Amino acid sequence: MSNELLLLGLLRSHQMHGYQLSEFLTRNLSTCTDLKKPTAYFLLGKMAEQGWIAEEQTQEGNRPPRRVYHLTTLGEANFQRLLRENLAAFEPVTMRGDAGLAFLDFLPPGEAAELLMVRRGGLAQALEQARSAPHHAGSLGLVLEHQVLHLQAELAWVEQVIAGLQREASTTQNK
Amino acid sequence: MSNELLLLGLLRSHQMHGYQLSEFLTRNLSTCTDLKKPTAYFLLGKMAEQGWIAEEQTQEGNRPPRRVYHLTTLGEANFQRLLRENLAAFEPVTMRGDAGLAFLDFLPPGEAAELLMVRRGGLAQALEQARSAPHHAGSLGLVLEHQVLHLQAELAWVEQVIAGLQREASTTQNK
DNA sequence: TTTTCCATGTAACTCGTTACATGATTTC
DNA sequence: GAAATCATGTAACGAGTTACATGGAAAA
Repeated sequence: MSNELLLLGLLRSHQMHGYQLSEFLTRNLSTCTDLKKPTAYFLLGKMAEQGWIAEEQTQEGNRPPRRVYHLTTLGEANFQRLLRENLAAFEPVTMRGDAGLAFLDFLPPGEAAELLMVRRGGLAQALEQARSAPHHAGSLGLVLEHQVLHLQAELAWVEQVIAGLQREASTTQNK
Repeated sequence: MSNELLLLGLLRSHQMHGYQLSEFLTRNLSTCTDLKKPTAYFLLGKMAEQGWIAEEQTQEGNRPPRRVYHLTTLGEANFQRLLRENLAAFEPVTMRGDAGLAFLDFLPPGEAAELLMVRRGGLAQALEQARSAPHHAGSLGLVLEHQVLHLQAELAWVEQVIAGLQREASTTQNK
């Protein structure tokens, strides 16, 4: 449902076509969703069928015609509902990356530390990217802020775990 | 793949049957995965077919026979591979809850604050639960520690957003 | 005695992905 | 002239869920 919410929310401000919506989501809201183009087209088709959004075909030159969507009254009502549902609910996040962490002590601490340093690299890069992302005004900016905060915390955490492993590795001398 | 890793990792310490594995995962590792019983059975069957694990049937009285699984050499090799892959990779987390945050300013600040206070309730409860969970030794404990840290950060973040909204609501006098 | 727990599994379904197909336009 | 971008979509597949079915044992 959060994918529908995102599409409706974006369409509420500016009418757009599928390609635009999909681009915008992967560019600026990849932290909330990772829906791909075919999924976006599918959802738009479904919501159009349900009467939540309406399309208007436009064409430029010989290019493929664009289906530009805008919210209907029904769509607006559903947007309001989905927004309230989403805000009130606490959706626990699933950390697939913690699966490995659970078995960290099956590896010699030195090697575990090295592997986590690779992870730290990816994490640092993601943080860098989030920090240098264009600032959006209003609540879109809030999402980015949240992401930066979260990545900072994650980075600090991984580094702490690495430090602990390195201490362990040096005391047991079996690096 | 992280589900396979979890199952293999647990089987590596103690041989278990599907029901046990599924229970353990939802009880103690719900933060890394939310796989359900049918999925667990399915994955176990698949891994058995691939020769990663082997089963031994046991029976107690008239109860349904248990399929108790243990790692094979091939399974051990794959566990090692999956563990290293998981530790080295940074898997970004998807925050479906941020979808609503992106459109926070479409709502009057007072109402937005109230909705988020409901969310805060669920969050606080989850934190409480994580804090009072039984302490597991070793790296299983690490996962729990991570979860507590994460939930604390989330709680602080939501409270900060709520505070901002309340300030806004009181200055614009349209609560 | 009714509910909960133990223990397994199947079938239908949902959501979303990847890969594929098309074709014009812009950029290098 | 080749590659990337714009713009749409279909088809096949995959992972995981929900609902259903079974039946004994333990607890309330």
